[in-house]
Amino acid sequence: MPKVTTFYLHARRQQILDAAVACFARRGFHESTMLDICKEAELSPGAIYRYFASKDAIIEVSCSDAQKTISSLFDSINPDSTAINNIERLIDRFFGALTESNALINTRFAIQLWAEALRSPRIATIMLPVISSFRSGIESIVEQGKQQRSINPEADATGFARLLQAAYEGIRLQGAVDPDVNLRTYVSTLKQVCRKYLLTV
Amino acid sequence: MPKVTTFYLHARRQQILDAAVACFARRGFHESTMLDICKEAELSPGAIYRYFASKDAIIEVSCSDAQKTISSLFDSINPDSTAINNIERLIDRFFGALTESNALINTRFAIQLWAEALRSPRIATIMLPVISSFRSGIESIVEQGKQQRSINPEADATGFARLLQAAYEGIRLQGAVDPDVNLRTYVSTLKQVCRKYLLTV
DNA sequence: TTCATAAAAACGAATGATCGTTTTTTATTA
DNA sequence: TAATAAAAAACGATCATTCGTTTTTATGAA
Repeated sequence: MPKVTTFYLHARRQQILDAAVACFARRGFHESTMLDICKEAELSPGAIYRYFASKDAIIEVSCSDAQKTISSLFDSINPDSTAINNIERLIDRFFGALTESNALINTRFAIQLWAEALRSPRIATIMLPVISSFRSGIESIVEQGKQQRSINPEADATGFARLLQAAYEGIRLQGAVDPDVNLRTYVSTLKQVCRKYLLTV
Repeated sequence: MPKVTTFYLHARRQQILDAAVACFARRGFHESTMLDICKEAELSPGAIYRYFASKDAIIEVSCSDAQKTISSLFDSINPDSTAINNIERLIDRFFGALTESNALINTRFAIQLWAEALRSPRIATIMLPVISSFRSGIESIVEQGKQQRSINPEADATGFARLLQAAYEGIRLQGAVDPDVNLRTYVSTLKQVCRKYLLTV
């Protein structure tokens, strides 16, 4: 197929990435072979190497894409709303993402990424800024709330941000390890915990 | 060395396991080679295969050992104490384990295990019971506290248990990803969050 | 106490399989 | 028909594991 549209090329590239993510989520990066990805993508090795220089390149790009998805969770916050509203909106987004159709693949993939970040500086470099900004995003919501007197002045913004992030990551882990559990059940408890900590009595 | 003491044999076996955990924590299971483990343990391949049938066997045993360590966190709880005291004791143990000398190796190893559990049913089988009992351990502390009227009757024991576990796992993750952060800073915030949720005003 | 011996522990080169990648060939369509 | 996308066989490197050999030492006879 010569002289194909750029749309065609883009679609094929995405097809490879989707297949790779499915394989990586299922078996991890280094237990998924290029042949696994080929079968999943219904393409040959030669074809895949026209779109990506190496397996590592596929891993890197799929990692970048996943980080973009996480960053987009913060699109929902509204600077004109109250802090507690924004926190709850964020929690709704968290759990919304966990109940999408491809949530299980995404969370399993995310866990493989955590492990990979520990041994690959390149992957760590992609992930660390997103992890940082996730935390500072929560932190600034709380700080803003304190300035607007809607949040308990004694609340520890940094500690709360770290704990909420930890909870989010831990909940993702639990959802991946035990896919049968209905994580939505815990939305209201998490919101309650946040309200009790952030709001004055 | 013929007819060596069982103590000698046990020490050698442990030496291999320690070396393996160090390698796995550093590079993951499938990027660590048997030769890596050999170098770390200062033994030859032939020697290691006298103690373990395969690389997978080493992974399984090291996983089991790590689960025992996690289970032991609950040794500190005292059924005669108040629920909130037991929760705080547990939190102290969590963070105590995170500041031990080999904490970084252990948390990095734990994250590799999470990833491995997603693709290996054998590893999942070892880990799932511990994950479950961790959660039910917290749950029964809260339930007991509710019966003794020291915990808010409206508190959701299951949801709280799941969130506290998520927080613990998320904090471990953050400690592994960013070893420079002093996790102890967040002990008091986590305790505060738990108190505010569990205690009546 | 000394030393020869046998049993076992460790070594390390060799093996066979697997996997990422390359290269050659075939197919497709502007 | 020329350009290029895809296929598929082949290559070279790596890795888990094996196996023949060497080293070590507990033991018991002298």
